[in-house]
Amino acid sequence: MTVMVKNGPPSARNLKPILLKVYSFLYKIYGPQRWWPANSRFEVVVGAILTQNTNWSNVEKAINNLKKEKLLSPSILHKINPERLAALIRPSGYYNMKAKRLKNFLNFLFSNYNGKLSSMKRVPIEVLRKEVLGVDGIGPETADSILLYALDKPVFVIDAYTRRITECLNIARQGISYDDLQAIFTQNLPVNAGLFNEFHALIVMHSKAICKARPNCEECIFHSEKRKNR
DNA sequence: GGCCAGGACACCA
DNA sequence: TGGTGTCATGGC
Repeated sequence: MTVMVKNGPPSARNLKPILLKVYSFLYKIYGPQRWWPANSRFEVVVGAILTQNTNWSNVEKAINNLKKEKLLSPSILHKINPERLAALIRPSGYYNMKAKRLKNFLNFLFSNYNGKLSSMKRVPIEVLRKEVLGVDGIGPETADSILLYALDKPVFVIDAYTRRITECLNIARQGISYDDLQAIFTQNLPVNAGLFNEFHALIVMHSKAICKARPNCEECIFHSEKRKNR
């Protein structure tokens, strides 16, 4: 793989060939990911909120608790008392706060969409994103995860993994804002939910599997490129 | 026992 | 606008 990344402000650089090359390379290595790891749109939403600043394995434990109790549905969680919800999602950490955030989203869902996620799909992306961001406890990453993975909207998710790999490859500077980094992807790639879905999933896959964002990690498949670009 | 993991928000200067 | 503290569990 040959990736020529030059220094300079991201906005002034044509990053389309680099991003496409990184994508096709990751796809070749790891294959289709078919994300998100969930069995329903609502499970995606719950996972997106519970995974805030937390290891995914802890989120799985919390979701399994909800499944075991047969509570993983909007109508049931909408009615459940917050203390019980907090106790069930305890393994995901920050459980009191996350119980409130789940409740906040459910209140929004029932107030505006009759509790149906499928109804949200009809709303234009800009309107929907603004609405979801208006829910207390739903920030840009959580909102975009919900839009992309639960509602099939073409928004690129920026998370810790995305930041690491773009900084690692000198595609974006350290500390770049969420919106600016997101713009790098959306302005340099075809606007396509399937592509955004796979690309972000592949970034996470790669980061978990090998890279771990260590600039000197000899195991990283981008190791030679990183040296070249310094 | 310390560090880290797929954030978001309030508060302050 | 940017920095800092808070929220918390579980694996290594």
